[in-house]
Amino acid sequence: MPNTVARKLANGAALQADDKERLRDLIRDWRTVPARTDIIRHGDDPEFVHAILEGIACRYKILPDGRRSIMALLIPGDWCDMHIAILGRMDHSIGTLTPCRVVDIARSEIEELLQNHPRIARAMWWATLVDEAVLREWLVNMGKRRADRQMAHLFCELYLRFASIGWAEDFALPMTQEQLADTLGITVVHAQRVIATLRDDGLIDIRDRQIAIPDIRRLMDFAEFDPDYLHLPY
Amino acid sequence: MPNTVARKLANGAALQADDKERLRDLIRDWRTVPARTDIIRHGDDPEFVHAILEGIACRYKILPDGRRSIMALLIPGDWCDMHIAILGRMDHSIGTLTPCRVVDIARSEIEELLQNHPRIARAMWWATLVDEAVLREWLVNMGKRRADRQMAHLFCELYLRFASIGWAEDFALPMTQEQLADTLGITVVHAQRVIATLRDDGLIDIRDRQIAIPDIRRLMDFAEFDPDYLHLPY
DNA sequence: CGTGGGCTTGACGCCATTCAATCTCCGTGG
DNA sequence: CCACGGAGATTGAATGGCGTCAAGCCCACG
Repeated sequence: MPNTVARKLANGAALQADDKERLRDLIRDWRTVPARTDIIRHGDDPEFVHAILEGIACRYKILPDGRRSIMALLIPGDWCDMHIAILGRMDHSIGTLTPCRVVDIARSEIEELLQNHPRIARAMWWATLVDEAVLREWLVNMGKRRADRQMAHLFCELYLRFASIGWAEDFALPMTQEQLADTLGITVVHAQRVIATLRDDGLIDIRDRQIAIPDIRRLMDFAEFDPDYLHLPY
Repeated sequence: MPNTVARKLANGAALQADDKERLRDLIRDWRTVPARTDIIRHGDDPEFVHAILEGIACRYKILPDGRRSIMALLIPGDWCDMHIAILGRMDHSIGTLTPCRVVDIARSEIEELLQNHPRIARAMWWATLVDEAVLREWLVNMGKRRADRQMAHLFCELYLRFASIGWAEDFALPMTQEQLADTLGITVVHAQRVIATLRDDGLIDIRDRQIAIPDIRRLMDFAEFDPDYLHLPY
């Protein structure tokens, strides 16, 4: 799906034909990255900007005691470090959870893009602001909801995000329970218990790291999910 | 402190004399807002952009059951909704916690500013990206640390943020325990117990909604606080 | 002087952690 | 071909952090 990036950005700003063509040009070269591999590390001041074309990656930090905290999930069409030049250095790491296809784009090329394609630039900022909105919702989720609702809420969000790039049918979420636990801030053991109850209640259908949602409405009700914060265009 | 805004932004980009003058012009008119009053509400598409000159405000959401979740604290020099035009509508509310001095700036004026003053525009984006970094750290804090460390971590952050705008001596944090509890995602009762232990351990000196930190190093050690994520220029 | 908001304290219960053991599935090497 | 080992999933029991409920205290304010 080479046009996933354009499709995602088109959710945030009306892109025109030449914008999409420019984006297609930009991501002509990609590489594959195995699962559980860092793309950028905490402290880096990377010379390339990265985007995910396929697979799932995450932003994470490692605490002094070795525990990992996942602060964002990156799916196809997402940018890893678009505006890192403004901050100067990474304050977290980005690593793959599953095998991924990734593009590396030189900073100079990005700067040219942002300067000469205002609609693309605006869409890039839109994506960054949506990332921030997602972070705020995760904070609410973690602070106020119990683990079962929290897990359901995450599944709803990811389902809609995959749908928004036209990948609704490919939604399977091949993450381990440990990765889910690190995302929600709970232990693996508890994550497993929560998943078991969601499965027993028929809210999700999950096995072998493949999830299916039989009734998204029901899951959204259970999670008190309001898609407002994703700022999708409908 | 009329130059607080410039001082904060100068942490993110080298501002020159005319930039600072332009900023001073911009915030010539301000108004006072009482405590516990909304500045912008969820769903708004505001025609003014707001900044805090004095006092403490917060970003928050209200859950279906009426509980409040505070997702960010805004202190003097912080912008409330700088780039809201790109997202189109507020996905959360912003309200004062204490009495505040606030400036309202017309969107058109902001757009002129961002177009004609690239260094200011860059600094504005820097501030937005730092907000995002703070959100990430709060997520880690909430997910992985116990309430006492979490509270200490928040105090460290706020102390440094006040110091970074030259207000270290004015740091007092006149928030109620309920407001702190909503920020950390814990109950008022537990917040009170945690504050009591921190006070008993001599880590903070707090009474009548006035906090003092006798030994910031000790508090930072206790909280495992690493100021990296604030992207301060030293 | 009464009232309400915020702070404080105690008892009890639950959600989630911790520790530990078992099971399944795979890939690898003998 | 099968033994072995490691990763991930699953389950049980005990512990503890935090929430819930409830009552009492302090103090500013009308």
